[in-house]
Amino acid sequence: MGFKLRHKDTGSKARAGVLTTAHGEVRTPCFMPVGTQATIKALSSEEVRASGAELIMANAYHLYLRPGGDVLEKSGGLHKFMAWDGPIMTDSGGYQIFSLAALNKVKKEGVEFKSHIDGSKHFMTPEKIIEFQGLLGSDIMMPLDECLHYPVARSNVEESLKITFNWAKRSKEAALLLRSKRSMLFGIVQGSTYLDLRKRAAEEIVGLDFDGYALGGVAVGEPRELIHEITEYTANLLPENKARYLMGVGTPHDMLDAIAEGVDLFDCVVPTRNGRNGQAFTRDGELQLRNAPFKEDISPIDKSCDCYTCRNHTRAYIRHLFNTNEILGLRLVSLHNIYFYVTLIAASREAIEKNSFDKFRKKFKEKYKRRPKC
RNA sequence: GGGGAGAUGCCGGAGUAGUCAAACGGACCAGACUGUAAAUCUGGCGGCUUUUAGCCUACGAAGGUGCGAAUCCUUCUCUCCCCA
Repeated sequence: MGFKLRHKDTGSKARAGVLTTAHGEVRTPCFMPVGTQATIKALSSEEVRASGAELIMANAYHLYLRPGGDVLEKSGGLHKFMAWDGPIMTDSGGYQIFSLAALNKVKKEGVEFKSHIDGSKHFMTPEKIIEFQGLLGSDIMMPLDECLHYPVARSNVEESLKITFNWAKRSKEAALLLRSKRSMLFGIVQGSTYLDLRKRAAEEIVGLDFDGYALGGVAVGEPRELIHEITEYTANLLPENKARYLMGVGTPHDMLDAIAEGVDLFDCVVPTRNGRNGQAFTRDGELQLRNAPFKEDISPIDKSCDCYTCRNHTRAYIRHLFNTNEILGLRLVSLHNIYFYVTLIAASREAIEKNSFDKFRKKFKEKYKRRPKC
């Protein structure tokens, strides 16, 4: 169990490695589809597997509220529950402190959540979250952290870092108490946009010796350039022999840049959420398939793509499905987007192994347009 | 043949004298989405322009009454319902 660095690109800081988990190996860099509610929305586990995804993500906070521990325990854990036998990373609920800010209150001991489902109150402590992730059978657990919004005053970040560090320490202790030693636990580096605070946080978190390290609190509304300034700076403060995970990022551009900055793992809702909203990703750029120009376009989303959607269906058909509000449309685009993301990152890994990642990235970015003409 | 109801923007449908280029839906057009409260949300939707404003054309047709009409009156055309 753990991370092994296999190769470093000679032209950039990009790395290729292998993360060994209780449910198999994950080659890095790696993109993990987000399955918050024990499902990569609109796709079956079989479809996700067929896309080439090696690692997926789920969310402890959401699954704690519903269906709850009893159901998951009775089901034999999260893997069996959702019929996914590969590795699963579980997020803690730290992001929900940000996204459901109106419904929670952070305290030193933990976070008081008012359920967005039924209004019931739940006090989540770092210990409870780790315990729950243990019950899920998570391969990679994330500790409870405070994901701050942007912008935040420096003094608030300093206060928040104390809490996140305290929670990290307690999470680590709680993880040691779990009977199963099959899970890894990553540490999360916060610090908002203040580089010196990022540095302090990185040192503190690394001092606790986690199985891997995550950069959190990015892509929460700050400009793109800031994401990369923080990522590059912080990634360099992390030990080379541990996996680096950039939480919640991102767009194809963002991921390739982050790989060049030395990041190994990504997760993002964009391919699935945007896919459900009709946006498809291709090597030439982004397409909004609901748009009128695709009405009679009988070419596939991406003619160089080998996914099920592109092998079988046209843009005109998918647009028709969206227009008629047929459920298959958003499934087909989700499927394609996940395939595209996974394939893009796999191609990045190959380029790293050939020491040509920088060239690969430049070439991709040159061709990729945010909204190409059709 | 007799009686009744009605004709509003692409469609459905409010509005019965001024605050109406006209509610609200739908369709259509576009935008947003980065550790998922999201198959969601936002904007546009008569035309033109110097577009946080102005002008023109508009509520079946024609004519009329009003300072002013989608709204009132007259005639016409068409649609639907009931009775024979």
